Amino acid sequence: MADINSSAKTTPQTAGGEAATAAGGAPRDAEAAWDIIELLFFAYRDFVGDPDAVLLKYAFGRAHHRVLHFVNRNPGMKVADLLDILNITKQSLGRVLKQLVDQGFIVQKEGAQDRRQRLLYATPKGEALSLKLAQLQTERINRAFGELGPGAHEAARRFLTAMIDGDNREGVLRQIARADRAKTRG
Amino acid sequence: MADINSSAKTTPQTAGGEAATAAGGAPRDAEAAWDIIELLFFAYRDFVGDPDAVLLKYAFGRAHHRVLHFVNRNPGMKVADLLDILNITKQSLGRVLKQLVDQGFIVQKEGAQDRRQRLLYATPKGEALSLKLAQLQTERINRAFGELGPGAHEAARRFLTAMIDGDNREGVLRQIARADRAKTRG
DNA sequence: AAAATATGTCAACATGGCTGACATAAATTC
DNA sequence: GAATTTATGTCAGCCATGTTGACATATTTT
Repeated sequence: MADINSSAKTTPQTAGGEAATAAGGAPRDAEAAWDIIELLFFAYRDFVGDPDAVLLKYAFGRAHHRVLHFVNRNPGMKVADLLDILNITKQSLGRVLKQLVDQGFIVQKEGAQDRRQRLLYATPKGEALSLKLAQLQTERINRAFGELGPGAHEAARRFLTAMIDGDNREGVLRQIARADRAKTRG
Repeated sequence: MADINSSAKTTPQTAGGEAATAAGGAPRDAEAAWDIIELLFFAYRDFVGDPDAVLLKYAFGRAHHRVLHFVNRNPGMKVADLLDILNITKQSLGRVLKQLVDQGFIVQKEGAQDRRQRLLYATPKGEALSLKLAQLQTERINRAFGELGPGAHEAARRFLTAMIDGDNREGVLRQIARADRAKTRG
């Protein structure tokens, strides 16, 4: 962002500071939380931008990244579960998934109990790429937590969790916890 | 997300788990910050999903939302500034901007000093829509801050700020502060 | 045997990114 | 004052990734 301030000279009138959140607590209800809305926009923009350069070398996009990420984190997950997480149609998923399979980043295995299922697994190659991308993003996260004090990780986790749809939240947390176990051990 | 747990064989325990961040500080460097990466994904997905239903009624998409949002927040901003914020090309911007102008949500006025500029302003109609969308998102944000204790707003602001590219951060903060002044009075 | 489920596929279309080339008017520079 | 640079717009086409709808196949469930 070169310079969003170049037009700054004329516009502002009186100084005003501390408009929305006066002292300690929540903003006045009528007042929109502009700061968080915009910070979230910029933070997320930079956050998802990190892996782009790497993905470019593989001729992959963000769609591939998302698929690879969740498959790697949830070895043996069903296609339907992935669709639910990504909130896209099977046709959209099909395209990128096919490329990831064709190029050896993901394999599909027939389900043991239910042989209709095509369970998804990252190959070593896929796991390596997924990890590489995650660590790029982790660098940014750790840099942030390093700038902030201790407790920042927990605070961020609580904030982000509270931002998730209530009816999703438990499922998401379970999914994260489960994936942690799956990947931490082996 | 219907059910990402259908394939969850065992019972989950507590979320979060001490896996990555032992005690006070930053995670072990080798460990990717999976939890934050995924929470950010889900939180942002739900966050930007809120306005979609409203936008549908106007036959607008997220691109329109972003443009309208920043124009409303920065009355009189230059086209070039908007391009910098959105990180897109003028051709991409042109398409959605034209629709917003044609349908009376944004007006362009010739710059006073520099008559090449087409300064952007939200019309009352545009301001109303922008506010409506922002308040949808604000509901989610305030609900989150309500669930968390006091200080959550400040903690979130600090976390999100720290997640922004270092060379962007000051500009972003200035932009937010300036917009607050411009819109609070106005 | 019939119905439901998990997955895949074909075809068409929409949105919103992109590049490249070029046009216009106004400001700036020589 | 002519030449150049800047701010913006526009045409044309391409690409990635989302959508809907219809249909196919194998397998499980009823």
